[in-house]
Amino acid sequence: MNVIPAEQRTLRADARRNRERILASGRDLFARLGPEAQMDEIAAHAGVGIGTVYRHFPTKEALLTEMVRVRFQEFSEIALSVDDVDPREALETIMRRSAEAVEGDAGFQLAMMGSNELEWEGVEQQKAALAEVVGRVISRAVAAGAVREGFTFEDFAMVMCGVTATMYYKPGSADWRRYLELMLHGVCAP
Amino acid sequence: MNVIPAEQRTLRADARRNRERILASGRDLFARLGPEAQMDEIAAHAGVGIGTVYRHFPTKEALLTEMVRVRFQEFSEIALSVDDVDPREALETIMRRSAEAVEGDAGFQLAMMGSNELEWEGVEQQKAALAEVVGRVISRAVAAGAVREGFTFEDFAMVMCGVTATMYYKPGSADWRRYLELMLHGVCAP
DNA sequence: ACCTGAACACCGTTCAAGT
DNA sequence: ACCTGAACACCGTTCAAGT
Repeated sequence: MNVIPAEQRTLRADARRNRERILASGRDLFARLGPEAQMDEIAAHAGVGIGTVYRHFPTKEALLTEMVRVRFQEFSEIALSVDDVDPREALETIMRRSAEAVEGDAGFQLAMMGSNELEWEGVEQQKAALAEVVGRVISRAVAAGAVREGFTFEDFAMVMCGVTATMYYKPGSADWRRYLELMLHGVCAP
Repeated sequence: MNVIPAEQRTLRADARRNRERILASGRDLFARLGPEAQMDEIAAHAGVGIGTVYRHFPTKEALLTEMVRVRFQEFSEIALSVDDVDPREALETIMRRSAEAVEGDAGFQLAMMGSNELEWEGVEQQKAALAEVVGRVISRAVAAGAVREGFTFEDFAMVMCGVTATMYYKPGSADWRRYLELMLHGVCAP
């Protein structure tokens, strides 16, 4: 029933440490085991009781959601860092570097796939922030005639979602680069 | 331990009827409930005992696999039906009509997403058959200069996988058409 | 040869007791 | 204020008994 995001409260030092450990263990175990990763394992790996995991993250989905939220934050930082370069190149760089960031993060990929079950409320704010930064780059690119008329942030999100799906589909392969290449330049000959 | 695909054996009339009912119930319930659809519900909906479901499909994944296999068969038929028309148009038609076929089939989409868990052996043969028919169309399209050099069946599969992911992501929306449009003609301006 | 459903196993989640 | 882990609930799967 507590709706205040845990990371905004002031946590006792040990609680904050536990929270970080649980997140790190989650990333680690989801990457190694995929959806099979169990809550007890994550607790054990983090060196806490199962109850502590549930105190910080009320459901398994909530844990995944937080992992996604942190990545979205990272995407925004990536986008900000190229906000002033040539728009076409900026857009490509955002996509490529964001994709590279989550390349080994099967937890993120997993969460993105089963997105109906994800508690998106927690991510919405981060997504809105991302939309603003990326939206600016897209506008510039469209204005410069470098990206097709009518391309939107939602299209961008759809492309990135496809990249994520490709990564999940063939873990460890670089197929997603081919995928991004096709998305950027199209299947049909010029 | 029985490795003979169930559909190739001669089944007793009632068993065959049960098998079809279970498949139909699976399609129906996965479409309505997504991954939450339970094996008991599917059994009840099909009017059989839970043991009968497991006699025909040894795991939940096996049931989903068979649903996928049947769709792949359908894709091959679609591809065959346009084997002789203008290759560029043929390829677009295959993609569009295949996508439309699975638009409401959340079970198929679900199975495609969590594909590591899927028992792909059952589908491989159908996929190989599809590769042959679609590969022929792609070759003709590339030769005609209508599709970019180096485009392969695996690229085709990747695109279709992305379409499926988009459908699953936003059930009931037509976003996948936009997605396919981007894939065919690219994000970057010509 | 096939069907049935009670029983089992596994894993996400809760909650009473502890510091 | 936070932690712990035994106990519970749910659902995929099995198997002994039935036709």
